[in-house]
Amino acid sequence: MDDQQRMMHNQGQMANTNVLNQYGIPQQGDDPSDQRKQEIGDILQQIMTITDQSLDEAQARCRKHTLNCHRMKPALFSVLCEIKEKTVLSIRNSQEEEPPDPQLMRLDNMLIAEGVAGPEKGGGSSAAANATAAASGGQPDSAIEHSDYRAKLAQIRQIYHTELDKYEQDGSEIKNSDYEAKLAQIRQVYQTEYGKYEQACNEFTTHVVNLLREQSRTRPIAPKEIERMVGIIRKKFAAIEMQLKQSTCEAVMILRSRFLDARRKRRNFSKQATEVLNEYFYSHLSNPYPSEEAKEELARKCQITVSQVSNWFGNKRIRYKKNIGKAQEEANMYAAKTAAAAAANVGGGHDGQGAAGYNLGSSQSGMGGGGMYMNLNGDNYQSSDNSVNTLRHVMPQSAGYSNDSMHNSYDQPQVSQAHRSHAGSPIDRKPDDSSDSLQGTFMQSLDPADPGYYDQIEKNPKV
DNA sequence: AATGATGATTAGCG
DNA sequence: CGCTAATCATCATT
Repeated sequence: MDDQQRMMHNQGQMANTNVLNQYGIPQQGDDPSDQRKQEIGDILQQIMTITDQSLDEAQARCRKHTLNCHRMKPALFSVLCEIKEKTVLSIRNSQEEEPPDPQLMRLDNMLIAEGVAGPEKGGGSSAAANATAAASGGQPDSAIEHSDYRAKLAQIRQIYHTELDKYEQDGSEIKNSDYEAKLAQIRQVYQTEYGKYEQACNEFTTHVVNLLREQSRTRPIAPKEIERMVGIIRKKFAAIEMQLKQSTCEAVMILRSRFLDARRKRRNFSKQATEVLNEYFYSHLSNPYPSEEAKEELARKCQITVSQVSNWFGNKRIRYKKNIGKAQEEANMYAAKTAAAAAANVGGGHDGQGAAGYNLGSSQSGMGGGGMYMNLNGDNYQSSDNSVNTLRHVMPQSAGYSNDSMHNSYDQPQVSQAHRSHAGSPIDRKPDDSSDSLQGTFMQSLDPADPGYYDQIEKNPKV
């Protein structure tokens, strides 16, 4: 079997040499035309076997040399060049000057906008413009296969994904600096790869150009054809460039969306955390500015970050203050209602407890709207025993807090009283609060001396 | 879905 | 840098 195959193979090769015979062309005859045919047949045989011949370097050089020295060579060469020129030109005309790829342009724009490509503060410029510069001093023999580049791109993707995974591991806390670092990393990778890409492209081009120039001595290759070849190579490489840019864009987009997601997603703190924070806030109401250590402590207790604690206190302070006006309004409304109810149903006004509580707080604590707001707004806060205790600390004078008899009688006037009363009785004494001396700081804006204070009041025309 | 509560972000101040 | 005030985006409740 094996032998037979080989035989047949050999036969096939033989067939090449006898191809004419197979087509019934007589190999020999008296006819002069037969002789010509014989000659042609020989030539054809030579041509057909030429592909089977392997040339070693020396041989090739030798043949090239003899060819170059052939007397007919220049004439033949010019004719061939002419013919080729024509065909090349016709090809060229058909695919003239295509516009730059819009997709590539978009990618470029995005990369520049994201600061990945283009002029950059940190240097490492992406010598992109050099792409058009024809030959560089690269070594011609370091041709790089496209497949190599495919593999490299896969590698790049891998890197991105690893980075992004790492990024994701960071989980809840993603900082601006992280984002910038990652972006810088992407930029770095991109620019390195782009540099490599460019180098490879140039090297490959140079290699091909040199090869063609070399061959143009033995083969009819016009400069224009070389040019065209370069164009083709560029086009092929552009596909790779596109992939690189696309991957980079993708990576940036993912990074971006992750970052924004993390930034925007809001998670409520646990009830317990809110509890702890409120406790601290209300027990330091006179100076609700935790020190760095206190913040750390709170952060630990609440399982949140220090910056979250800071955010929380910032929000709390501002909202606490802000709500005083509203709280008053609401409390007054409520008070009015309660008063009406009380008037209608003397002695049975237990429903009005809430409102009564606010008013008591505001009028008796000497904290103006502050105390009032606390009761009104400290919803979750009120639910805890600790909080109530704290509250008492804040408003020690609300001994009447649970005194129903008082608010019924004071409901109406208390609103105005509240304003007056605290002017006379400078804010509470907190028995266990060492920070009372710092009173002014936070609550100052509630002081009648503060214009802001009156602003708040004025927002409440119903009194 | 409309609304309020709430954590995060931002500009601007000292 | 830490703070306030305004604002955004989402959660939670109705």
